[in-house]
Amino acid sequence: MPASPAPAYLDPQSRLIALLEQALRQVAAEVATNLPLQVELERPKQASHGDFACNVAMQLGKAMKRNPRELAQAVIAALPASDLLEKAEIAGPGFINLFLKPAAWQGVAAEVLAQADAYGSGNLGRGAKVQIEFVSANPTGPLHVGHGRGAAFGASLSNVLKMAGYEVQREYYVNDAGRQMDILALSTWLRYLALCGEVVPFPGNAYQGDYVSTMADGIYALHQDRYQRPTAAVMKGVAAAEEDAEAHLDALIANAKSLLGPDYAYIHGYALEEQLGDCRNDLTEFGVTFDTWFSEKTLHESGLIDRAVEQMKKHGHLYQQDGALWFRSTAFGDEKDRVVRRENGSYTYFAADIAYHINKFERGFDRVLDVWGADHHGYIPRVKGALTAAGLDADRLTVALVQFAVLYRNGQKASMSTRSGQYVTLRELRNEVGNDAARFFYVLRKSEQHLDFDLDLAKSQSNDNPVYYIQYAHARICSVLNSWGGLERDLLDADSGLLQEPRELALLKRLAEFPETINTAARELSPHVIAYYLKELAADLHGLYVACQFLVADEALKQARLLLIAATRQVLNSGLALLGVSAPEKM
RNA sequence: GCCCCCGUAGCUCAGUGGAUAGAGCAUCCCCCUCCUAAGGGGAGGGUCACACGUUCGAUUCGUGUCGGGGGCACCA
Repeated sequence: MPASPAPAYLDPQSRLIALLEQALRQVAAEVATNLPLQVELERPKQASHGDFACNVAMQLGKAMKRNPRELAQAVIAALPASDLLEKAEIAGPGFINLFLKPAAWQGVAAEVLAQADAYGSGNLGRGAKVQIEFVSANPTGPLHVGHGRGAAFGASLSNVLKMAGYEVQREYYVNDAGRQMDILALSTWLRYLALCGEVVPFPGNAYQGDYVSTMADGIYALHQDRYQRPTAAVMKGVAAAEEDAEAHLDALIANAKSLLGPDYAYIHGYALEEQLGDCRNDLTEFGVTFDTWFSEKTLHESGLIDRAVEQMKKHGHLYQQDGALWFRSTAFGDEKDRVVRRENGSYTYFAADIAYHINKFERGFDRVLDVWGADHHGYIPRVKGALTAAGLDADRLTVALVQFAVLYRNGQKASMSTRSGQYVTLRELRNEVGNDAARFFYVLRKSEQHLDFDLDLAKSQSNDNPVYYIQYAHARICSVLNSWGGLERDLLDADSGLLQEPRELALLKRLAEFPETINTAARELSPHVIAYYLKELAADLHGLYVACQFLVADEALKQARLLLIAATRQVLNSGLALLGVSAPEKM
């Protein structure tokens, strides 16, 4: 059957803007001006200033050299009749304060239920394809709590962008080709050799974590001493670690490669698979998933790096010096030039990253978003410079920086020493505070703000804990709806005109704010906006809960109130889902 | 030295070119005969680090100073 076209629902704010623009055109015609007539509304902090305030008269007053209050009066006089508006008044230096009739808000509850999960979706993105790359930790060991913040931020932001009308692709860049991976392979092999009975010293700057020994155990169990080589050969020509620890490590890696031959790839691959698999499981348990895992190795193997370098060379931005190939990044605002190909002929990480970003652009994304730890901020000018040097529009790349998270326990900073592998892992954090609290606390702060992560608070099952506060609101609604026992869809016909109490109206207004909240979060790349919105929504619900009974004898009023809280449950559910936090029905 | 982030209530943090700057915690007072008190109501608490500038209007923008954190590799 043909779907009858639903009456186009327009939120009160959009309708109001249309009214004001209409009035403004009329006023502008009277004074023969062609000033830009964009109307923006703000929500006043004070209820006595109305539901919305408009400062257009003050802006125009300045440009037209007319008294803002007079202009405001003219705009108000020109406002078309509407069932929306209770009154409009001039205030202060020329604000137009707008007071809406309850009817303007009452419709929102049914709208929420009708749209269900789609409520809040917007068209800010206009279907633009955006790629978001995040986490991208080296697969050389377990993820730590710093990665966790990037993971929670990136995942929540992806959800927000999708809801705001972007086509989102999530990607993890796997650094499977660099020296760090060689060090991991070497570390694993050395532990393995010990299992084979070789007495070989384990360098202090190799990977110390227990997981390395675990991998060695695994390889030994599968292949016994197949990869054993004599200690003397392993140590042959290797200078003492005391002289140059890094050179010591590199010499060991070189020996491992030559002694193992094709078997080196097996050790390397085993370690990579184990660590990447562990990382993937960890993230999946955390509710963080990716569409693509992009291998750095493939950049080398497919010749993409050679091509990228050629591309930059063609544009004349590379030069040879001291046996290395340099990118003149200072021409693009970087503080010094950067090496692209080392004296020994190998490419730097930077070269791979240039190729990677060129590749991202060539894959047809309208916008490319990188989520990096704040310690990488100095890296931005050179990557953008490289893209420009390759003839691409670097403005399509946005880098979102995420600051560090510091754990606190009993009011004390929890130790997070990176040395000797003693850092707190994401998995430990999740086990301690739970996924919900971890996801929520990670995005509770602006990403560019340092995060003090209070473990005791995150764990506490009390009203101090914002996660429980919000989830409790959801559970309370579920409890009421269960007691009622009816079907939610029957509430769509409820008479929302009966919702007149101040707290009911406050909640309705809050529900109406959800779409613009999503827009703001998407525009500002700030999922924390969602977290704050949910706290306020939950507060409105709790306030109403204490103030009035839902399951009242008056059937019509009961239906109306149940409609309101059912809509609230929907928005709580949608909002929590954006943040990757569960919405329990019972607590 | 140069660059980036931050400085808002006792604490942790939101916020904004506008009208009396907010929330939670902590402190004090109050509210369950009732759908979950993991809740609600109220009180106190501020030179929005400081100075100067732009503006009709600055906590917000700009410059400088002072504090806190981070980054400045032929590492990734």
